[in-house]
Amino acid sequence: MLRELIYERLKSILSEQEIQYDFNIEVPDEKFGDYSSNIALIGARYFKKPPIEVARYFSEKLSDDPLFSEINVAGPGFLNFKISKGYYIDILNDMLSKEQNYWKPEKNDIKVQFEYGSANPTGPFTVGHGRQLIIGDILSNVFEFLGYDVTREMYLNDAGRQIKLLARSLWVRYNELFGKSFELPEDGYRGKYLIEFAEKLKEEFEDKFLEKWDNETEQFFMKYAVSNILKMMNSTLSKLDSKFDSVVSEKSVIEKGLVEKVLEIFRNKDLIYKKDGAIWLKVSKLINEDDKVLIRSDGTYTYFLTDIAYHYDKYLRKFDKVYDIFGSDHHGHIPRMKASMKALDIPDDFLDFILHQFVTLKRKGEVVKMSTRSGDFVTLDELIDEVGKDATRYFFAMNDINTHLNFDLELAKSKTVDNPVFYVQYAYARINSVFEKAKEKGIKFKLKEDIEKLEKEKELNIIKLLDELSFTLKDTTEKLSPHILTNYIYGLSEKFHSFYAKERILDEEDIAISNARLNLLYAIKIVYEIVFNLLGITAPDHM
RNA sequence: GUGCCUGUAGCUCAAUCGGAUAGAGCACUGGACUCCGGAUCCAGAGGUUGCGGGUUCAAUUCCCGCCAGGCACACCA
Repeated sequence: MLRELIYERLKSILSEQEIQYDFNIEVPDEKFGDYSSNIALIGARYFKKPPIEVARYFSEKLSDDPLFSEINVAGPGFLNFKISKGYYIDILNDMLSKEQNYWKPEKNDIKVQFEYGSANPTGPFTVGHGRQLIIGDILSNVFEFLGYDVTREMYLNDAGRQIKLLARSLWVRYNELFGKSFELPEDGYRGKYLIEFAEKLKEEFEDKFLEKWDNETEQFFMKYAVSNILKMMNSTLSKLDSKFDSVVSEKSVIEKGLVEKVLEIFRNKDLIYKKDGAIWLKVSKLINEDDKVLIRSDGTYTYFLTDIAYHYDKYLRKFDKVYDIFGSDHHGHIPRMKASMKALDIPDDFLDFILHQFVTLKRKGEVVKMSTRSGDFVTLDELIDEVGKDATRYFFAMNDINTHLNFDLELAKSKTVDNPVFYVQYAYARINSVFEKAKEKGIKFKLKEDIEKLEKEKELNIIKLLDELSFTLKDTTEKLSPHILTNYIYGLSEKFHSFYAKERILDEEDIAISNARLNLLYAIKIVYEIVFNLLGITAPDHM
């Protein structure tokens, strides 16, 4: 990786001087060079000299280094590097030898868990869940690619009062089919899926539960509703090509006795008390927030309590790092969860949260209304059916998670250049078609041969960009946002299309240069396959 | 009222943990195939980075104060 090579060289000059500080290597505007560093700007105060002089010092020190074909000092004291052509050829050769492994570091032992898609199993996934699912899925893929031991996990809140409401709502719908009218609970569920479940129930059990509501019936309806909703959720997940390594239910957390355990720890630390018949956690003793109820006066557990127990379990499962991904509407949950972790003597950096902002669907510039209450909201399933898996995934991934996402349905469906998904997939299809054309023309592709013929600015630039994938992946794991990866692949596509338009790849008059460029295309193809795979979108040979 | 996120070209978005003249796409103007996929490419125009201060060699980025939008402030999850 070129960035590292440059970094190491600069670093060693610093240590010769017994000076230490942090500095950057970055890819600047092309006119400045291939890479640049701010080492002299930062270093001015350590060297006690003006930045330009410091920059000259580095530049002289490195003047004999074969890595660079040119080093110059510019602006207020930037150090700009041009990489020797020979290094680019070596790098390309290395990529062609190792293929995907070129970008894949050694496996490490760090156990990372991503929790996302967690929901009450009370209805189908919404569009909002979609963003979360895609963010979690892609980040998991990237961490895994970089050698982490990753667990993708979903938590199901199948024990709370929401499930009771769901059961009662279903029961009401069921009775309606017999012309018996009961009122839906005030916070009940109004989605049409419950009517469909009710119809199935009627077919299977006829009037067995008609006008009969007791504990046994409630249990049955809870189970029936949840299992059917899980079926719906799973079907959506498989349409999305999104898989979990593990699904943990709230019930199982309670059954494992973790709630008791957590309460015991809190009790021993004098962090709980009883008030108004409920059990409270002294959140105010830990952070600057109000105390919260753990056990309601009717004896049932709050979500807060079981979630603490669940996270305690994560700790016991020995994850090194846990990320919870959810919508920004849950951000209020964060400080008290952090506080609870502290109360359980779990290290501060064990748990982190990845919040994403909301999604708005737009059709022809108009906002598509989504409302959970009325039950006519657009489900994730409907979205996938309308725009396809690839567009769904790419669009959810392509914005910074901190910004509100405008999902343009028309754009997502369009098969034109405006649609970024098509743009990047088209580049891939085009590469394949060049290989096919080469065969037709009788130009034989010889792996790793003739690559020293590559010398054009655009060619070497692409090699650099391919090498940069390593940095992009690392950056994605640090910024915890998948849009860095979509931006990368979009940028590579631009570079490729531009190269394709400028330079003829297949030239029967010059077989060697044709083969050299086919090798370059082959490396590009590998990178597309890595990135498409991480994003979870298809790599089409033809479109 | 308090807390979190956002505000960048007409529109949708970038900007590599503070870097050089703030970049792409769409739309607009003008160009490029007898050809490897024109589903593409090249060029032009378009900006007081919401406003006002501060920090420093350097601020879209960090700090403070306003303004606007979104979200949250339950014995819901």
